[in-house]
Amino acid sequence: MLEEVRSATRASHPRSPEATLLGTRLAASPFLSSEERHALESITLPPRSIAAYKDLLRQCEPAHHVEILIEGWACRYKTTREGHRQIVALLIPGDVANLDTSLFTRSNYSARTLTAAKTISVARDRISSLAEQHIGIAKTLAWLAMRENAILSQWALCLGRLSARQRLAHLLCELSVRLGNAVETESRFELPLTQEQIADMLGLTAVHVNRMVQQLRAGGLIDTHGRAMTITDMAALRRIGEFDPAYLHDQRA
Amino acid sequence: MLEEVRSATRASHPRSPEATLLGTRLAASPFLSSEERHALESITLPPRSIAAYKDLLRQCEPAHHVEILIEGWACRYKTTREGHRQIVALLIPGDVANLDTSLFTRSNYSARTLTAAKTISVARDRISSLAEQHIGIAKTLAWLAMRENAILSQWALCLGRLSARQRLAHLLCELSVRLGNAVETESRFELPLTQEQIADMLGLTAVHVNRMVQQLRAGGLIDTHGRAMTITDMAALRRIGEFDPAYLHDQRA
DNA sequence: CGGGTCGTTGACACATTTCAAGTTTAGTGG
DNA sequence: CCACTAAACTTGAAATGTGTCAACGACCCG
Repeated sequence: MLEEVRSATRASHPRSPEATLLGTRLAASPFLSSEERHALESITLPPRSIAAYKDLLRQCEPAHHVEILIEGWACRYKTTREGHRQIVALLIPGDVANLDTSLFTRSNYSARTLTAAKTISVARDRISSLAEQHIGIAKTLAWLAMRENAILSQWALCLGRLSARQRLAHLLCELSVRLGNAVETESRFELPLTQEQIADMLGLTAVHVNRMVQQLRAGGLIDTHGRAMTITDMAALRRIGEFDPAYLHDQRA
Repeated sequence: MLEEVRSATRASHPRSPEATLLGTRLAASPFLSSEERHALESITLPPRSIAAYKDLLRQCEPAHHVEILIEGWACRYKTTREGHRQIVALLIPGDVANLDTSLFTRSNYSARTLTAAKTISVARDRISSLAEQHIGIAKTLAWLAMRENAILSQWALCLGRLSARQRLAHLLCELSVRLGNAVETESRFELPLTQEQIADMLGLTAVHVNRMVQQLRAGGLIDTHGRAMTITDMAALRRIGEFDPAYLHDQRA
């Protein structure tokens, strides 16, 4: 597969290590000195390509590495005994898949790719001991965890108190911002998710997500062609989803 | 009111500062040296009594203090435009109310007491600069945030994929563990929450919570007399709520 | 060309909400 | 200690949002 070949090439000819973490949430930390940035780069392992629908991490299995997504999409999820899945975090390029395993030995969620993806990783022991020596790194871990907290709190509000239509609108708005789209009346991006995966984020059924997508489409709010998602009336979609980007702590929005 | 008097006394005759943070989640951190513990104690402000249903923190207003609950119950919550409330965290004695404002300037939730309560607090600037000097404190912030994350992820699973009955069972099990009750077949604790507040945690209606409480009662799983909650069949309640205490990272459970 | 995944549609079931009483409980003042 | 009030809990009937089941169509990839 093409992905495999490309990563093999990169592994044998590693780029300047400075570039590896670039564009990553870790690197976006306001708390890192350049020395600390270098320390982090130095313990980062080379990129690894992973096919779609592969587990990065399984609930309750000890995790020895912290994985950072640099290409493709992934998610954290949990399942009920009857096999229903709830996605508890959507991971896009730059996101850290299993931040908490830097301090805890085992996670209480699984993580898997949703598309073909590429990750870099850091050994658990090494980031943990690095956080022991560098204040900025420890503070960065706290900062990342608190942002995830803010997103999870917002999801709780959506899951508990918004209608299916509102939840979908909210998710699309969140994605638009997180993918770095400007806050215009129109926004276009690739949405490589099946309606079933969207359902697993919103706590709904694939069938019902389908109906809601059609409803938004019929209302002239969004437009879809294959994986291409266009938000044609951002203001209205935000109003419906009660979306306020403040919780993302993103300057752009 | 009795509470007021007691706190005034304590404020004018401060106890040994070592005792203030005792029993608090902050103090439970495995990352604090005794020096760091003292540093934290030294910046802790004296206890303050607060009546029930008072806001500790309002969404989007800048927070200058990190508040730690030492008596009574409180919650973090968010509301929709139509006024529906979702509680995103239940705070019991020892919990930190607004951890994230130690690094972010404003929170994206409100916090309020659910009963008469007592808090101690730490100035935002002081804990932030303390985290600048002491690795253990920075690491503790990360550790606390990650535990909150684990709880929120679990709540997302409950809100998205469990039935009303399951969610209630799960909440009662979580409370039993968090309140430090042993894991026996029977557990008894004070539950100073109205059914409406429970509904706001579970993303349900007070009326429906009432029906589910009755259902659990009729099934011989729980027993309530006023504020006294008794779980009479813990094993069965755990099975129903699909409760596994691992996500609480609590040694007792 | 064929097979499987994903999207779409319709009819129906059901969990939960809504609305609108009633009853109990707890708190307060006389 | 009782009377009064408001808040909390309880109950029932009807409305509704979302789930379930089952089928069909479109598209992609080998």
